[in-house]
Amino acid sequence: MFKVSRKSEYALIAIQHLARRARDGVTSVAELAQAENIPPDILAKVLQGLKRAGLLTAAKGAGGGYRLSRPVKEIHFLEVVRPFEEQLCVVSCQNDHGGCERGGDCTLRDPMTVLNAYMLRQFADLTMDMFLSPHKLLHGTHMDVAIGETSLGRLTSTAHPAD
Amino acid sequence: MFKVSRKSEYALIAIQHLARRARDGVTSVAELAQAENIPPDILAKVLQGLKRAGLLTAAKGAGGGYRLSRPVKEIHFLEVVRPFEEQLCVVSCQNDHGGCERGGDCTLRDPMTVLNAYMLRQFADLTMDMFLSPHKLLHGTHMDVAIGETSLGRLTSTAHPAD
DNA sequence: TGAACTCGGACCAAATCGGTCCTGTTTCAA
DNA sequence: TTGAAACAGGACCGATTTGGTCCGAGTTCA
Repeated sequence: MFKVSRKSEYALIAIQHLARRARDGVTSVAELAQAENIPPDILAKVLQGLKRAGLLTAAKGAGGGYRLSRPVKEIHFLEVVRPFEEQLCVVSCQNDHGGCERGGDCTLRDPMTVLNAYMLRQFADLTMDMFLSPHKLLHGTHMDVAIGETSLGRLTSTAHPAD
Repeated sequence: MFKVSRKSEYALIAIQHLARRARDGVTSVAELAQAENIPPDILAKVLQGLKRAGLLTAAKGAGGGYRLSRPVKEIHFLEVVRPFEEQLCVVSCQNDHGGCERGGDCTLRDPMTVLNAYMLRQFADLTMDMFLSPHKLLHGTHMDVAIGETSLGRLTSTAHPAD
């Protein structure tokens, strides 16, 4: 249920890449595609999407390419991912237009709304600079609590976590 | 990226339903399907899955049906969902067998591993009794922080959250 | 003028998903 | 003992989604 689409993965990689080469000016699609081993055509679409989202600036013509339009530290994880995820919500109840197929008596909607808000809240503070230095990510942030938790082992490993 | 499968939704509804009728003995698939407006055939599969996961107990034969095998309070959200979600991880990197298609130099894996652990940690404490009383869910738990957050409005609403 | 780019629509094949159907097997009750 | 009621589960199907390709058009620089 947490999996992001392939395009989102490419987007995350691209932002990472461009952040590292920030001072090299622009980077072309072909260049980035080869460096990160991503199909050029689809990467082009991804970068277009990121540009539309305001995260990248494009330079057309020969010698052109893409560049981050902000420092990495000011780019949020959810911003990078959203253009390629049709919905960021947990159940179909609340996708949009309030169009819950289950009618007004859906017992799932209320708890799910809270759950959804809770999740987004967890991600709200996550910015892309965390992706550049995993070690820092591991030990320097509020996320360090996630590591070494007993419950974590239970949940990530195999079948029945809570018995 | 957070959306659960339809089967997971049905599973959550079923657990809710069975929890409310806990003292009525067993509930048949047909009964539950009609009450909650779910296709009977597929609900049957869902309940089978929940039984295999150890959450339900089945009574075969005439007058049979399903029953929670534990109090709701001891059933975790992730337990209910996992049988119907092939992977609970964020990127294909870490799905299983370490089979990352991108080779050893995948710059996504390390940060994503942390992110993934972080997410699961957030859900580890969430039990199904929270689904029975949305009001309690709203105000009585650690989740109340999610409501009314400014960042929440930004992230859930429209296009560009962080500008 | 032409090459190297970004842009973006059209299209396609494969996989996934939600759902149906159909055939057991087990159990209870008449 | 028999049959109905219920769980168990495999086979299948159609629609949607997804990852990916192809191609044409506009832009800019050398």
